[in-house]
Amino acid sequence: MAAKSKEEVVQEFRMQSIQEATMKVIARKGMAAATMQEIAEEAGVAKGTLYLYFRDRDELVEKTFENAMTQLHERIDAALAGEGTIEEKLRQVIVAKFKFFEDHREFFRLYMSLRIPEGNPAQQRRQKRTCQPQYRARVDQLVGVLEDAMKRGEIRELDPRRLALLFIEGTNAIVIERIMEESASPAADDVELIASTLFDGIGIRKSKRSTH
Amino acid sequence: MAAKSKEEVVQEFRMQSIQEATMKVIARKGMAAATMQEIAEEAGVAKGTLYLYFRDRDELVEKTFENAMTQLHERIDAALAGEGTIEEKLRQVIVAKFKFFEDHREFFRLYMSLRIPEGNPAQQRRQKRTCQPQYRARVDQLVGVLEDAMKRGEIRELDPRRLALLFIEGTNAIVIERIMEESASPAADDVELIASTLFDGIGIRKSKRSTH
DNA sequence: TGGTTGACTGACCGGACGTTCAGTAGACCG
DNA sequence: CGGTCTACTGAACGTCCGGTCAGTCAACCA
Repeated sequence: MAAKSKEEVVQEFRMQSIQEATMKVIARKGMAAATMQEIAEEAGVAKGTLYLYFRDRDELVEKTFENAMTQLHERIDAALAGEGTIEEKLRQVIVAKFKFFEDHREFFRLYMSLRIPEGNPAQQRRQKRTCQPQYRARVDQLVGVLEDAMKRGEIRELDPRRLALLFIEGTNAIVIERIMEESASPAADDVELIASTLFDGIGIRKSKRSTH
Repeated sequence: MAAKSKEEVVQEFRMQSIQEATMKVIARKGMAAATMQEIAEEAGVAKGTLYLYFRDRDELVEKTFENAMTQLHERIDAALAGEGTIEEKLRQVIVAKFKFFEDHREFFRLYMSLRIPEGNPAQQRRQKRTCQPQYRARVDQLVGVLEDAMKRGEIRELDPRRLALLFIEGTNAIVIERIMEESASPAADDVELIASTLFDGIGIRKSKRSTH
């Protein structure tokens, strides 16, 4: 029952290799200039074949996005699920993001492109339905974690949504920079920079935060 | 000599109203779906007229972007030029950004779209030549200011480029949120949130930063 | 081995959009 | 007022690209 027929295995393999090709082409050309023709060539199949596996371009992009996103979310969930302090958790989230985008450099272009709705109204509706909720859900998850930490007195009381956005986008900015630089600078340094800035600030002060 | 002929005034007026239309349409439909037809309609002229003032679509978008960007940069320059502490300066930068995007909500869509190169290779080259340098220059400017502050002992020694990106993108994230929310929440609160997070951190600590 | 199936192909179609340019109409001049 | 000039118009053109579908061929079966 769990066993897959040969056809299913082949199908799944094709789907995945098409999605990989999609990511590569979008990474290379950008969302707008990634054509079905080029994706097909990258995947080593004919254009028509793409339509055997995906209804249309939108579905191909959407599924590719969701697939990759799920992997990122699993890592972030794992980072947040633990029992440590909020600082430890957030550090692990940063590490998870760094790792993920190191393994999936191509995905970043897609990730950024889909954040702002584009294309014709129909595409925008579809995008709103699938990509934005994913992002929103991510923000909400972090909002929950932050509210929790505030209740427990781990961090100051601040608008948790704003704080979540600050953290997410600040981290993304560093991720972009890391992707752009060819030489991978040590992730630990960047994690330290983000976390220490977030928790201690950049100001010079007389005494350290209590280590509780 | 400085006086403008009637024709020049009319020309400039047309150019500006076309650029305003461009921003509105991009704000409404997004970069990719903003067509020359719709921009022309928005501006109340025929499609062909657009080509009397701009060589092609790329130039129209590029000039529109540069024009708006210059205004933002003037405000930021003013904020950074003063004599205050680094914290005061950065607070003013945040205020300047908030104000600017409040007055130019439409511009934000364009601003975000152009950050990631899109379109065919030729378009990407053009975009790289014009938009990316503007962004880089902004980052570099902030890097300089931060290095200065570090030398003067105003803030901790950290990678100034990462810090600049953290600040810029973190602030942008809040700007987006503010634009999305219809009800303009008090800017002062958000300025305070960003600045206090950046300088003091969100951690609970025993004593306050020295107020020098 | 002849027949059947269906995954795959790629030439083709239709529509969208950027760009062009012959035509128009209104302002200006002599 | 007739003539000229030119800013402006919008139909037409060419290109590009997503999507289709008749045809191909390798695998499998009887």
